[in-house]
Amino acid sequence: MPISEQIPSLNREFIAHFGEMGSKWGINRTVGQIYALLYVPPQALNADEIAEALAFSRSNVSMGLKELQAWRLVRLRHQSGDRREYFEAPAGVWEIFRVLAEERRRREIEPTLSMLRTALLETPSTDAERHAQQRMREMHDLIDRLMTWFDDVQKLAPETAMQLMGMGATVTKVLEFKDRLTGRGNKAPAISQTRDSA
Amino acid sequence: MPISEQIPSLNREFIAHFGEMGSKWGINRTVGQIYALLYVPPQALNADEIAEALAFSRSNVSMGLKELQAWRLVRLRHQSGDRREYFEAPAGVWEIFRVLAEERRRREIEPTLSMLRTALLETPSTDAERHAQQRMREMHDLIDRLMTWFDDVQKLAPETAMQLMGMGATVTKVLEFKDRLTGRGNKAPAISQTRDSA
DNA sequence: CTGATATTTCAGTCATTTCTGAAACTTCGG
DNA sequence: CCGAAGTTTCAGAAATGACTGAAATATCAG
Repeated sequence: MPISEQIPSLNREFIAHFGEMGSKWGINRTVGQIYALLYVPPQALNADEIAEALAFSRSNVSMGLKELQAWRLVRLRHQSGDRREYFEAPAGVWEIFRVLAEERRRREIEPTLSMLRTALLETPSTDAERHAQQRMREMHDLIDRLMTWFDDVQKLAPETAMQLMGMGATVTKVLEFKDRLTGRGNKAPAISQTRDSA
Repeated sequence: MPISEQIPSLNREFIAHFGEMGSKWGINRTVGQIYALLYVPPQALNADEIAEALAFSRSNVSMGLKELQAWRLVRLRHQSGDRREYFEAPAGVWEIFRVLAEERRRREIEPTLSMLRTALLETPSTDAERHAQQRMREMHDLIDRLMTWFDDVQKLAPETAMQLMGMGATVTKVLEFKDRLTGRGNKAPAISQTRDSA
């Protein structure tokens, strides 16, 4: 039985959506649909099954899988007694989120951060340049902070992270409490100063 | 004096980078460069100045600005005694981050969340469908949690939010403490050490 | 209202990206 | 080493997206 006939309409909707969103997500339609196809079912699929199910050329599927592997969103798995390669999407949604965030960071953020660092090494000669550098420093520092913070969260176990999320605004209360204890008002425009001496 | 001659090489680098990253960020090159041009300097620029500085056609600039306004990343400002429209990028980086995250959420996440919600309303008839729905529910729940959490953080004042970031892993300690109090066991693999005490 | 200035729209051109089929390559049992 | 099964590469076709100039529209001083 062709695999395409096994796909419930529920999944078709899901797959179509991922295709349409693809461009907004920075991946292409094909890649989005392949991922959606792999995400749902428990078993791994081989490239031919994917090509058939989505009516893509075999080569297109090959490229798509390669990209998904580069994003670490699909995993290669060999089935005993079968020479073909089977692909599956890791099951844990937190893990998926973590990987996705990591990759996006590497591709979309690090280059900018590094460009900014380079720009900040220049010695400004005019007022305009001094101002420009200040603006760039503000951008750099925010991104850097966000990344450092994200590193921390990323290291947490899924359950802990979820719990942290669940606390939501509660954390604010802790902050307020701490402020009252230590007497440090939070009037400091934290952004303009460096975080640590390292 | 043409504005293009006023642009320091420092900024040229910055602008070029935003152009190159544009595609990865889901905006186009032109839009990226216009934003970069506006981000740095303290004064607002008008459309002709932008067109001249970046050597784009006037109409292209018009479209780019329209898109940046749709993203709420530039603000329109009228200069007294001048009929032309001047544009500037808001200065506060936390505010920029907030707006960016909000817009991305609206465009890239909400549609998916809503598709998932619809899928979860269906009544599954086969085992495969039941499993599919379970997978979709996992995805939905994670995204939903992340969004709720982000809402909470978003409401914080910039300084408070930055402070929260600065705490980084320290928050984990709070969690552990809470667990001990409430007796809910959780073997959080604690981060080796907190970064700072602020 | 009129003309001068400023901005937007849009149809067509140009550039980039995606997708395909054919060929090249790889792997492995015999 | 051979050949069959599987996978990847690649040049060009098809589709999509970006950019331009010209024309249309809007705004405002006089």
